[in-house]
Amino acid sequence: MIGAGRYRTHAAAGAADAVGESVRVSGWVHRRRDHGGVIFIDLRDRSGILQLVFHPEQAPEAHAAAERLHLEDVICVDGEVVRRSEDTVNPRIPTGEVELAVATMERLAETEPVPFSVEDESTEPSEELRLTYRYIDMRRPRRLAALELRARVVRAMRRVLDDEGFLEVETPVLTRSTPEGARDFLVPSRLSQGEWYALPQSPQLFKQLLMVGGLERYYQIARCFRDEDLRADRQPEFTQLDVEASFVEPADIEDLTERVLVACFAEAGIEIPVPFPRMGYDEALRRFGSDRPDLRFGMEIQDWTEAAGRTDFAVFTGVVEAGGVVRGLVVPGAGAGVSRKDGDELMAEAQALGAKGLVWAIVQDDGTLRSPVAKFLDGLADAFGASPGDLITLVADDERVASEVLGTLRNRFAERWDLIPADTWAPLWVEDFPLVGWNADEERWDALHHPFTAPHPDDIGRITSDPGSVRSLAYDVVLNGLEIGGGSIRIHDQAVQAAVFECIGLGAEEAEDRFGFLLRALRLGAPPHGGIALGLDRLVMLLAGERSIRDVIAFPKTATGADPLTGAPAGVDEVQLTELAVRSTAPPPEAPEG
RNA sequence: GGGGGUGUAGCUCAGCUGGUUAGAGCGCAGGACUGUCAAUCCUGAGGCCGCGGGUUCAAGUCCCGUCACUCCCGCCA
Repeated sequence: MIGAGRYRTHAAAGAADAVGESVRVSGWVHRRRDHGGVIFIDLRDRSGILQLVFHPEQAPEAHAAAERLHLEDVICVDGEVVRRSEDTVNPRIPTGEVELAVATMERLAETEPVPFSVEDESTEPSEELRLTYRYIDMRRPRRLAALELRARVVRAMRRVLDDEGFLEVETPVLTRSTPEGARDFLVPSRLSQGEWYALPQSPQLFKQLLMVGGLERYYQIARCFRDEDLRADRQPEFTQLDVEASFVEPADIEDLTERVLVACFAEAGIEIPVPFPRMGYDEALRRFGSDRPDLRFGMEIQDWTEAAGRTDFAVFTGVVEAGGVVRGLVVPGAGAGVSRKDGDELMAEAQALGAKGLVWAIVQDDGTLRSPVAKFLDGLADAFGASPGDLITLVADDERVASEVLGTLRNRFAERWDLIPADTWAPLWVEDFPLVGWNADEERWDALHHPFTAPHPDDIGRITSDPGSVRSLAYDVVLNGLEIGGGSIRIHDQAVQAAVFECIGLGAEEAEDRFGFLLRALRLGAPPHGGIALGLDRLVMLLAGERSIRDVIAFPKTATGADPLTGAPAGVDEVQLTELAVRSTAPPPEAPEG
């Protein structure tokens, strides 16, 4: 083992297999139990915990030194691994049947009191403190386990892709700003003052160039950068498994991705069935109100438009006559205890989400409905298959709003009424996305993914006449309601590319100016190609059962993009700015307080 | 950019309708104890109640502002 010459013959956990042997182990003082005579130390290294025993008679020097040890001191000990007597076995730790009778001890590092306990995992220090002392935080088993899982997942990805003949290639981090999608992080150039590099939002353009370059199968564990506001599942820098292949169709990439994910899940001890279910974008929106539906639970959106149009309820008939829909959810068992006031709150919640209103009803034991507008809801419970005790909510609005609002409520209700089964994994492919979406603000069509996404060959004829109906060869992989990856087949035909540019109002000149280098390459023998990018952080977060991707990143940033450990971002020297010909217009920072 | 939550000892937290000397557990320091494993027992130190302003006889507590952290919307593949 590494370090064997000087510091260790065994890892702490490995000592359990060395009963009767003389060993040397090194690590941290995890816990100390000083009985005045005999002293017990729980020694911790990355492998686990091993109990050390210091006897005053057998090793007086080591015992005296052990009296002065602090928690988290770093020590190296020699001694014999002995089996514990039966009454002193500790079944709670893997090495609980043995202990190390210490002969000699060396203190390798004496520590100041640590800012929070490594050993006590019953309390969780504030996240800011954990980030400030991330190196203490990662001594805690849960944090360590997340990083170990992440490393295993990456190894599994590499294993699958290497075996399939994929080539790992690095693409530049200092690259060119292509103002599409997210805001770029910019880096001023010293050698060309006034000009800027941009950090890549993804290696998208480079991986297409690699396909033109004939590499055929590429992947990269790629760091990506986006200068947007943060969230629990969003960091300014994050990692993707980026994959691209030539001479492929969507099913090839989907099958490959499934093989990768199966291997990743296996690292977390989870078996997922393949193939994953496939669902069209329109169907996902209609049934679940989301293009990344959480399929761990049912509660599908149901339609009552036709019946609602026949009621005397003006709210419904008005919407139906205007071409809108009346749709709703049945929340099983949620009706108990819902008061008039709770109903009003549901209404307000739906309005905050953009709906005009919300109708609620509770199915009573006799099958009738309790609702402020019960008299208009004849037959609703039967139509929706609702049972006594269920809560029904209805939204009447145009189709897009109703779908969006119900989709959000569906997720919230499942959470609120605890309808999501634990330890369930629901992967899904969402396909047949529209190629473009209408940008109402700027009154033009926008590429829904990016402008190199290939249109569906069956729909390409409508790209001028009816762009909104054209599907793309794009696919997202969704897990438990989170998008963990997305990709597409790219355009390799220049006539198609020109048509798409025209559709989204990108003139030939402007396209040439922004993406000229890619377009030139695509004219020089580009094979049909496509790929996918998987969000590594989100995937590992889900597999590790964590609520934030910060928990699976070694040194993450806070919600304001700061790193409390290093103090980044921070001011720089005036000299540095002068060299870059950059001047800040920001007001001088206040002295920090609090 | 907008909305919600949090901020009290090194850490996790309690502190009621404003009231006199701000508490607990863990950690830390000193002591006792020879088989514990969250060891136990005794003693002790440790507080700009995030920061600034205001109301009040009186503010950890109420009001305004501000900063930090956090969740969400906007934004973001």
